[in-house]
Amino acid sequence: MKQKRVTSYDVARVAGVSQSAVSRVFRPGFSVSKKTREKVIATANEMGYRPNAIARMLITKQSGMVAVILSSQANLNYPEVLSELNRELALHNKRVLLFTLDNAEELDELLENIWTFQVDGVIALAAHFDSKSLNLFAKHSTPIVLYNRHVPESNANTVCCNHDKGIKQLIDLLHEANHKSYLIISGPTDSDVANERREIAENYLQTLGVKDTPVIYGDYGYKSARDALKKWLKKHPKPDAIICSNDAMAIGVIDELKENFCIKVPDDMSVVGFDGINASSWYNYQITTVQQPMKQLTKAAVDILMERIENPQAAAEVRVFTGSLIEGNSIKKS
Amino acid sequence: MKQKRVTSYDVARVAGVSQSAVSRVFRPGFSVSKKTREKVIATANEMGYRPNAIARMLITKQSGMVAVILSSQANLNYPEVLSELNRELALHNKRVLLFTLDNAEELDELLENIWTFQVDGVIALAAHFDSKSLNLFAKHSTPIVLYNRHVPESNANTVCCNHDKGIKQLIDLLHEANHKSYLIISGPTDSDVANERREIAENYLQTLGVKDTPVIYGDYGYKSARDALKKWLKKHPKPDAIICSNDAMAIGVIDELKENFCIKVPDDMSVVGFDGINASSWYNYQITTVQQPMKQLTKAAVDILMERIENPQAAAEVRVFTGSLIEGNSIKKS
DNA sequence: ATGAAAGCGCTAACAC
DNA sequence: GTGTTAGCGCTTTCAT
Repeated sequence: MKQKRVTSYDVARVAGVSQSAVSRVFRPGFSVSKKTREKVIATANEMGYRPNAIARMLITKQSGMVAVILSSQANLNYPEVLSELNRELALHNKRVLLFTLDNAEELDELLENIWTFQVDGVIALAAHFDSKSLNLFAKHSTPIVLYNRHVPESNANTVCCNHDKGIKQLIDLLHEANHKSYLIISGPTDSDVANERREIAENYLQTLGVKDTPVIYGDYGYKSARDALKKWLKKHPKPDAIICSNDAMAIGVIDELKENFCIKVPDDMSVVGFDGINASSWYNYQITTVQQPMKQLTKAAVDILMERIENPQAAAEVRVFTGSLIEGNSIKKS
Repeated sequence: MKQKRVTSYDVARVAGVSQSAVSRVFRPGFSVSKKTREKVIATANEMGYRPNAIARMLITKQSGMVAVILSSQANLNYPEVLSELNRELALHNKRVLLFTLDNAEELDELLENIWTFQVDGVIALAAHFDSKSLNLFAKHSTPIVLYNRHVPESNANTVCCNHDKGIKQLIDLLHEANHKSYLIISGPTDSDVANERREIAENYLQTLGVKDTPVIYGDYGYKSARDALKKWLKKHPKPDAIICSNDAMAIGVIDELKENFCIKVPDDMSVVGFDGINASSWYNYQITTVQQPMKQLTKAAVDILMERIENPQAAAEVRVFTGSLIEGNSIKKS
């Protein structure tokens, strides 16, 4: 049987008070006499009454929900990010409404959905945002914070890991160990982060006098790195070191070298990764990598978002955090 | 500047039609004349109008949102599950409202939140549900589907992987390979799934004539398994085979054996896992395990939930799916 | 096919 | 401190 929901009017009637009395009891910081409060709470519990958030949203024009946009990609790389965001947002009394975005065509539909749900703000971990889409957020006065995405020609709120510093640290280690020839395994070309990491590596190698470092591409996944590397090594000489856009691919590289080319890391070749995922420190890999300061990033993202919800006209803010270098055992000693 | 949201009245006024005409245009399956529809759509686009889902929810009493309850644990083990659930639910026009539940004390607050948000249904991947909590869902007439949790003394909608069959298959392989002494590394005792897997293994070993198999405990994580195993092996003889409650711990076991005890898997000892996570097939591990039929599970969970939303008084349903045995290379040949 | 009017369950402003 | 009233932006009858 579909029982009708209990409303504040029902409670008011039974408790013998007005509806607004009930409403006040359930809102923090409103003054109600002890007697009324107790009576209301008692009858509410008895009747199983809970305030209807939907009705509240309609009138306060605050949904209490924040959209988090993931690509399934991003989710795979950092499952903890979502938990952390959820935790931080809960501290500010916000709920996470989840959206995924895997290819650019879905973007319009996604945005429609976001406007429709009247979310208080958006945190975007997915790839496909251009400055045109970002303008729409401004137009709909919906605050948005980008997580590890840099969108050129737009001044959006952003938190990100300092890829530049991290990658240079890694390359410095390789360079100091007297490596001469390099191979870069980059993430997919439609990922901003992958492109950024690749470009930093290319340019910095050039600065150090290493010219024309070849680049091959994977999809950030274990298998894609193995396949790309296998294909490459069949036709090209082996490099001294392989720079991978993320740890998952670095692990794939180490396994591929070991299984199909009898090359041991770090004895015969060096490999570096990026991200600092759990598996990077497993005994068989011990990758030298840069760990993203995930908790700082998530906290900053939420903090900025909350500020913008409070104060929408404030100027955009970018917070950059430096990752921590983890010296594993994947670089050959010179 | 905080611009006011455009409402259906605004559009109606500009387009020179009634508010209900606008409403009808934005609802599927309502008959509007072509002329009216075009006029409304045009002015709506021009004005940046989107229907307000909150107002719609209030009157239709359908929020279009489904709560998904995760533990951070579950999220780490199966990051894909959430993406899949989200995808499947989106096909039914439902959005995911995310909740996390890590310890039992948070349950009450969580439930308050769920009632408040008037979600259409709930999918629970987290551990701490007892039959008392489940009754609350019935009382609030909120359909709930449990994912891989069996709650005794309650007939809740459930989808789960056939742990029984899977674990017996794994143990059969070990037994046929002439292993005599076993060690079980179980997940935490407050996890239903961990307890179930442990009991199945204990009982089945007994059936096969293997008595008093010792059990040690981890938290499903890599490090916890290493620590527990190290402590155990210092004081006890080494078993022929180690049965792990999940792949992450199996990986930890393999690494611990290799690094600190010079025991190679599968040459010197056998290890089996459960879940079929990506890393279980990496070259250094190649664990013999059972892969959970994740896509089937998520689809079934969503299907059942949608049926219950349509038809709340239908009887509870349990769908059990058999995982697929993956024969890796972690069992010593006899 | 279209419009007028009622009302979903709450909050907010006001009077007492 | 408490009750009254007027909406929030829609959907849903019910006339026309």
